[in-house]
Amino acid sequence: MTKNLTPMIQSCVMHFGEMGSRWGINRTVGQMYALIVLNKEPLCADDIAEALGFSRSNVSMGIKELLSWELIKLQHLPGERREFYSAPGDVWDIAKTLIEQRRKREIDPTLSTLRNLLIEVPANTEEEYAQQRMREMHELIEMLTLWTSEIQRLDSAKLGKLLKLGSSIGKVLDLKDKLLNR
Amino acid sequence: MTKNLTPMIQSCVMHFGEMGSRWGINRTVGQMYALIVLNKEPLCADDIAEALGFSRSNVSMGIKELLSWELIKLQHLPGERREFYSAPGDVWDIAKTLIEQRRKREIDPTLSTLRNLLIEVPANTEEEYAQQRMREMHELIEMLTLWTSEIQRLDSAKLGKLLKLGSSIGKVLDLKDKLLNR
DNA sequence: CTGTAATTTCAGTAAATACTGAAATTACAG
DNA sequence: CTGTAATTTCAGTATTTACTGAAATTACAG
Repeated sequence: MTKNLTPMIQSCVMHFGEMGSRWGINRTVGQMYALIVLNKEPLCADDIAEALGFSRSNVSMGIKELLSWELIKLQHLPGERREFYSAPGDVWDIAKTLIEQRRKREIDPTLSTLRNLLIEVPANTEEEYAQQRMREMHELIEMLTLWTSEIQRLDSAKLGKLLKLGSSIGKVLDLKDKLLNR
Repeated sequence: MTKNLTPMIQSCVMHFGEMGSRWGINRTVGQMYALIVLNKEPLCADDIAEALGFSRSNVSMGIKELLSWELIKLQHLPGERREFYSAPGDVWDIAKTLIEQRRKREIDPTLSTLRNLLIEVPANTEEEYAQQRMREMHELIEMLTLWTSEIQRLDSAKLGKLLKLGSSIGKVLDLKDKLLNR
């Protein structure tokens, strides 16, 4: 059973579990991650199992998944035999990892599938039309990916400045528009 | 569409079904949408059921979902009693709708949850730390949303120009950097 | 090595989600 | 209206996905 979680942290953990499950991430893994992120000190598997009331083996599988996404890192605490896990201290690093992993797992295979279908010779008018849409999709995804990768290059400090820009952020893009309209 | 799917279209439909299911969208709904997008002419429910081998009722539910996401629109064809459905002709319109709907369904509730937790008074050091992370998350999400909404304002034509910019797209952001470093 | 604590694996089960067919409802031509 | 085609609903079932406990494996202190 859940032990030791304050209502505040509980709420946040539950919310991210819920959101995770809408994004193809197992609810319990989402909860585990929120817990780790919200905790200053690294947690061990038993801490997580106890705090969330999951079986030890479920936690083990969740950790394995989070490690495979590179969202947490393993560390050993002095004088502790057990393994501890923690999330990056900077939320922007977390977001960048998420974006990067999603790209590798979903975007790249999609682009590859589309490319393979685009080199085929259309057999009829319908395939010609379908290919045209695929071409547009491919271009769009490629472009959005390019943009995203540029933004990912920003470090937290730069991002902080951007943040301060606030609602005037549109100006950056207006500027770009001017660039485009030359 | 009373005939079978060509391998090309079949592959694309299957791929997007697969991808959809990774993004919290039911596989069959993903397939249905790919089919509609790739087809020049609007399709009726029976077309879809036949092309994909789903039950008529499953198609009905899928259509309901796609309509609720505003990803397809209903239309009547002259001399046809049945209802037909089609996707926007412009893939960027589709992407914008997806982004917008995701924002409404997931981002906004998340921001709201975070805000509610942030106005609470932290009960101890741990909650203080947790709130700090929540604050950072809130700021980051808000900023990314702002950026996204600016980009969403672009129409297809502008996007086309951006596309032509290709890999030199980084320059737009370099420019922004200069702006920030003043 | 040996013994024990920590972790992982995995077969079985529980839970959630998706899908179907039959029945109900709605839409509309005559 | 009436009859029929089209669509939706929904209870039941199938499928997929998640979770657990027991057993196996690994890690390491002594």
